[in-house]
Amino acid sequence: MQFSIGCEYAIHGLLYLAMQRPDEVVLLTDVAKAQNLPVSYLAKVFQLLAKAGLVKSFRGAHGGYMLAQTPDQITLRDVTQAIEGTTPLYSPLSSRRECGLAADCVIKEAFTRAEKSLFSELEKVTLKEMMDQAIRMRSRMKWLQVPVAG
Amino acid sequence: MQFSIGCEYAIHGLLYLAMQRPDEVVLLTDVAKAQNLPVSYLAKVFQLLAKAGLVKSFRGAHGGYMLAQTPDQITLRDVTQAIEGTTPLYSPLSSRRECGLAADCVIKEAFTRAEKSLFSELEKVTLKEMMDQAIRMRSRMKWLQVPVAG
DNA sequence: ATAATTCGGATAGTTATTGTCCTAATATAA
DNA sequence: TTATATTAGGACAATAACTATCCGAATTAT
Repeated sequence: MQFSIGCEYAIHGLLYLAMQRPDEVVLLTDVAKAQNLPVSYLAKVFQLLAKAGLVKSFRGAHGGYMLAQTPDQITLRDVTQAIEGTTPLYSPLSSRRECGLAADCVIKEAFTRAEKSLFSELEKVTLKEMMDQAIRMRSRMKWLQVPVAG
Repeated sequence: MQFSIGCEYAIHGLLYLAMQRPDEVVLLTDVAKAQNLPVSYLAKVFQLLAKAGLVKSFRGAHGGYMLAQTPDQITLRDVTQAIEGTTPLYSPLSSRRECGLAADCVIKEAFTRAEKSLFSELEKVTLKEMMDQAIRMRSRMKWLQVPVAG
């Protein structure tokens, strides 16, 4: 039970966007190069982020991506949900197997509470906070040594 | 990001054990039959539960399984951890990919908090509570209509 | 001894994740 | 209008993880 590596790519990519000038449009290849991510898979990740409304995409020449919201509006929950979708942590009623307990299954209720608690923590963390913390420890972070406009 | 079906098998199996007379040793095949689970996979699940100290196993004739702790001592967290192990929800430092942020990675810290919150909720739910609730709604539950000794 | 059972390893089947590639759609610029 | 740059989306391949099965070894009761 782990968040997929796509989530990591997404967070790193979004952090990169957040470090740019606001309204600066960045090429996918630049994001991938700066963060050392496989560009073809990152493309899929960014499509999900765009669908979820976290980034704006621009096609054609001079196209690319920028944040669709300010960094303090984007939470870790938004990101994980954009990438992983909304499947519950525990879903005995899904296609996987018929649950004899029907809808009011006590087990499911317990997991639902746990899941809410998890998401509520992820909701507390914004891209801005992560970026600020990252800048503070920048000297230790090779991958964030990119030009940041002021 | 979902708990594996092995967790579901484990919970159902443990609930079945919890419904027996205390100290009653039950055959794996009986558990599987009663809960309609694939016995060969359930065997693996129960091996994990035994290693985690949630059930006691007895080999040989008249062997089988019983709970190693009272139902109010076994939490949902114990079960999921026994089956899924202790891999963190987010592990950029693992084998998957070198994380440029090193150990103090801010992202990882955020996920660690979230994970703790998740586990803390799962810890609140015991086998006994689930069993009691299940008994209350027993009429709706085909699979729990098994003899319970008093 | 024999029968009953779990243990552990090997392995196969299935599904999910990760990654690549190609074409279509779109936008800019000459 | 044409050429070029770029994302969108579908198809597909590779890899990894999960699920399931089987078999022989170890263990225990009779």
